[in-house]
Amino acid sequence: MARTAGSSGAKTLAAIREAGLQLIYEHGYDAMTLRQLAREVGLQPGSLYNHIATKQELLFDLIHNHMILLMESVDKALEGLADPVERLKAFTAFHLTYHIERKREVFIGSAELRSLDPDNREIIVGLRRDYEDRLCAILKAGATNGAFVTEDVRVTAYAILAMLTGICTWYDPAGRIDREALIRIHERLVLDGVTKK
Amino acid sequence: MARTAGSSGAKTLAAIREAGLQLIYEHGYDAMTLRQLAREVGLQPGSLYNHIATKQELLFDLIHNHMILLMESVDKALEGLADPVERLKAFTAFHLTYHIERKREVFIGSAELRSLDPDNREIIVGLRRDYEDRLCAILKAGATNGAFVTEDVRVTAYAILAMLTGICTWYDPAGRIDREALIRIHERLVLDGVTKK
DNA sequence: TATAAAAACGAACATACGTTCTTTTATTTT
DNA sequence: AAAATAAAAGAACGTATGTTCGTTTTTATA
Repeated sequence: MARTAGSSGAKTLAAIREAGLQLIYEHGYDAMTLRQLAREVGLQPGSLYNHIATKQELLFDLIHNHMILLMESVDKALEGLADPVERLKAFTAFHLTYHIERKREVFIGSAELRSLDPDNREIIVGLRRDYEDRLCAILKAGATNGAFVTEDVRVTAYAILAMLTGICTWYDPAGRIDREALIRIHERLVLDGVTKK
Repeated sequence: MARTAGSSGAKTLAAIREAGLQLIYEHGYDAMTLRQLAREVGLQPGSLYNHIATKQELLFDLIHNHMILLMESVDKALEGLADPVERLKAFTAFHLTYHIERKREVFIGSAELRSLDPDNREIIVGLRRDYEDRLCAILKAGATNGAFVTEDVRVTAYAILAMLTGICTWYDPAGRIDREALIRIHERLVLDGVTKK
């Protein structure tokens, strides 16, 4: 056998990306085998190399695509909003929604940072920094504004991001909590904590 | 050569545990090689098996020890406190302190859950559940008490835990923020959010 | 329609892995 | 002091890994 009928480069690459995403999400980059990946896609291991250069490049590709989309999406979500409180609410809702919808990409983007080659890692870390800066800017504007109190903007931003990102490790869309409730709960926590006012 | 002068089982096992902790923290369980580990300890790979049964058992051992210590410590930290607000403050301070001091154990305890064999994983997941329940109980008492407002106790607990645990991925004890400031900032965030009162 | 390129197979490579086993030396027990 | 045990070395085993290469067949180009 050789080239199979109906095979096309674009379709196969998309299938490799999807299967790679799922396998890395489930087992981790190191634990995922190219033979596993090939089997999932319906190829021989060697045939993967008609579409990817190396295993490492596939990982970087997945994470990089995700980061680019994340940045485009957050900017779109904040567009046109001026008030820091409104912007913080919009950021919270966006972040949660994105992290629920792209659970696997988000998880890999954090957990597999250390599996990236130094050069690749640097690029991703830069993009992550850009994203953090969006939240820092909102908090800073709110502090200037008098709406927020933040002893340290960066620490607060990390704390909020950690809280919002945490959900993607356990949230089950088919579970007890619907998305609206989740957003409501987190908006309240970010703005007012647990204390009754 | 064979048995080296001054070698003792207890000391070598401790060295294996410490090196294993560090290597798994740095590279992950799958990426860590027993040859790497042996080199770090100053042994031949095969000699590791005088002290550990398998690589998997070493991982479980590290995580299990950590979880046992965590449970003992949290109960000690909350001992004698009755008021939910006081208990929540104490929990926050304890959790942060522990996660700063045992950064590596904590990280492995979460990140390498999936590297555990099913039986081992079940044991650890049970202990994690016990820990989460401590926070849930505090939130529930505060809700009954009228001190807290929580639409969903479990979701709120997860959100708080995610926030507090997040710091162990970036906190640098030698950095800009000292431990007291960190605790202060997080206590405020948990209780009151970012809004100025 | 002939030719070039793309996409697959199938076999193989060098290397690295977790683990086992035998042997040797040091320590502990009798 | 002799015997038993513990802790190490060193070699090896079977297996799995990422990747390369030559070949074959299908699709796209001229």
